[in-house]
Order: sequence, then structure tokens, then C-alpha cells
Amino acid sequence: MTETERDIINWLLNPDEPQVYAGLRLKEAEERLAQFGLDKILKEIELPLMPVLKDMHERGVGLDSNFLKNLRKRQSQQIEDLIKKIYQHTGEFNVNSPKQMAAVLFDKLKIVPRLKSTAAGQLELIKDKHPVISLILNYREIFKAQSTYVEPLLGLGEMARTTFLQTGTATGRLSSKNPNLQNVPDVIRPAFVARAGCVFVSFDYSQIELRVLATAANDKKMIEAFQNDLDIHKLTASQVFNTPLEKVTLDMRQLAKTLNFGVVYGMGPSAFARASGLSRQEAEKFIAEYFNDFAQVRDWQEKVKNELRQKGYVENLNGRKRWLPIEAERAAINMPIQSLAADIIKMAMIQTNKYRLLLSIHDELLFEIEDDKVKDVVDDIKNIMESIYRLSVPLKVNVKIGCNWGELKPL
DNA sequence: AGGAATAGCCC
DNA sequence: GTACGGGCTATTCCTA
Repeated sequence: MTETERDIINWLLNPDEPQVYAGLRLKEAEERLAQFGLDKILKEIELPLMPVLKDMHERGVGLDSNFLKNLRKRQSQQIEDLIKKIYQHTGEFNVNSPKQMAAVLFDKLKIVPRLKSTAAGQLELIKDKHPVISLILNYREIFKAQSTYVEPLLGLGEMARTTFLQTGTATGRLSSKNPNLQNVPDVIRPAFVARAGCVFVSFDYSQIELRVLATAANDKKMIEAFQNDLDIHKLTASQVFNTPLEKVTLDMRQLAKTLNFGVVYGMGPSAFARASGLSRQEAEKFIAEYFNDFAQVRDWQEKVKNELRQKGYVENLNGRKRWLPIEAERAAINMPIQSLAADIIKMAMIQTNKYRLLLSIHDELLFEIEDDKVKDVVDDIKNIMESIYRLSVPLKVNVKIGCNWGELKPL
């Protein structure tokens, strides 16, 4: 790709700086994109998605400011109490400063020798060494919720209008900002409420990334599992433990789930060891066993890495491409999966925006639907989502419904 | 004022 | 001995 070609793509992807190529007509840009086989994605996905994102922004999502005010009050009280208790152990310092925190915990109180950070994961390990640790973890959690979610949402009044960025990611996913409504924690979700006479209905794709992987890798076992609507983590466990499905325990399933998760992310042995709590050696054994059982996944990953080496980019089944440095193998392995899942949900958004689509959270769509129309609309949306793209396995959508985003119940 | 570093929330 | 993919935002603290 030449410098100019990269600039054109950047221009298309960065409407904030249109002055650079203001004179370049879309038709010309489209022709250039066609050189990379990206014109179809432009015309069939990204351009038709633009009015959808505009509609979502204008609709907004209703906020329950009473809920937020009550929550803020409780949080302020808890923060005040926790700070007092923490200071009883440590003396005064800025609890929000990791630098001061490290000095207090490791130098002043000498709870343990210096850890590499004061992040929650590290502090969890020394929770039983000193009573102040859990107070700090508790404080951080509540302060985070208040400062990042409650206060900013209260500043918005009765409506949150996020901006969905079409160009915010390297894989084709959407991102959300100001406010980011794609990372709202469970405890804050009840603050988002449907209008009078309406309910929220969420539709989430079940295991969409593993279904994409099964298709991309054309893995026989995985495809069969999804065709039979099996519990995929249980199936993986029965494979790597060489155990019949009915004898798979919860622990075995949990380990298999971590493996499946890791495979999508291009995980190596040490990452898997850390995530699973196994020794490095055991982790290597399970990974080897996994790739032995799902040989086509292993071969597919090799193919992706070769493509990266030879072409400098990788692509998904739609031809969406990502240029990467040669050493970014994990990102390369993840891209065709994450990216096609993103394409699928975008295609679904375009076809379902005839209803009141409010949010897109990667594998989930949230709609606001009038009470008396729920049944027909839900059937239509679910049907559209499940038939929008043809994989080697079925697409499956779970539906949940409720008056606020925090207490959605299966339909 | 702005950015790096750190932390933590989501899929 | 090691790093699992993709995002956004708040706070502290340092530099300009």
C-alpha cells in the first residue's frame, strides 16, 4: 500500500479531518478501496450503517436520575467510612495515588516486599496479610463506580446520548464515547430505563466468536457441536480430558472455557497458565491436547500467521483487512474472528433499525419496544439477527426483557 | 495545558 | 522469564 492509498483510507475513516482530502469525491475513494476489495464493505456495511448510528444518537437512552442520586448518596457515605477506616491503619495519604499507595503498603507498613503494582489483581494476593487491603479494594470499587459512571451520568440529565464511532477500532468493531455505554457495569445498568409504555429488549448473540472460529477454521468437531446446540465449553472439556460429556465436572468445564477464550485471543502457554492457575507445564499440556483435538483450529491459526508474514495484513471472511506489524501474531489470530462478529452485528443493525434500536454492545443489541407490540417485534428482530449471515453453524440469539437495563429477564 | 502512567469497567 | 484480543475514562503526577 502506498502512502497516498493509506491517506485515502485514513480520510475515509477520519471524518474529523476532511480538509485533507475535501476535494476527493466518494466515488474516487470507493474506486481506491476497490483495489483492496473493500468497496463491498464500504457500500453494504459502513455507509448504510451511518444513518443507523445517527438515529441511535438522536434517540438516546432514558436515565433514572433518582436512582443515580440515591446511589450517589450511598456511595459517598461508604467512601467516607472506608477512608476513615483506611487512615486508622495507614495515616492520611491520597488513596487515589498508586505511588503513595505503594509507599504506604510496602515501605511504611511493610506488608510485603514491593509488588510490581498496586492493581487489584496484586492486592488480592495479599488480602489476608493485612486488614487494610480489602478496605482499599472496596474503596477503589466504589470510588470507580461513582467517579466514572454515577457522576457523569447525573450530569447528562434525563437522557444519555452516546456517540458510536465507526472508526474507533482496528477490527471493525464500533466504539462508544461521551459517554461510553459499552462498558457500563451491572450495578449502574438499572439507571437506564425504558420510556413509559415501552420495555427494553436485549438480543445477544450466543458464542458468536466461537461460531465464527468454527466456520473460519472449518473445524469438524466444533461445527458439529454447534449444529447440535451443545454446550461448547463442556464439549471442549470432554475433548481435552478425554472424558464422556456426562462425566465433565464444573472445574473441567471452567478450564475448557478459559481455553476457548484463550484460543480466540491467540493465547500462549504462560497466559493460559496465569488465567487458569495451572503450572506452565500443565498449561502447555492442555494447549497441546486442545490443538490435537481441534487440529483444524491449529492449522487455521498457522495459516493466518503465514498470511501475516507474506502479505503484512490479515482479513476476515468478508475481506475486511487489518495491516499489522509482523510480530503481532495474537492480534492477527484474533482479528478475523472479532472482526467478522462485528460485521455480522453491523449487518443486523442495518436491518433492524426499522425498530427503535438504542445500543450496540459488541454482541448485543438493545431495543426499546412498545408494550403491546413486543411479541411480533421480538420474533422479527430475532429472526433477522439469526439469518443475517450464513456461517457453517447456526447463529443463536438470546432474548431478555425488562423495564430497565439492570433487570432483564429471559423471555 | 497536556500527556504518560496507573487503574478499572465492558465485550 | 515472558504478553491473551478489542475499547473509553478518571485520577495523579510530571513536563512544558
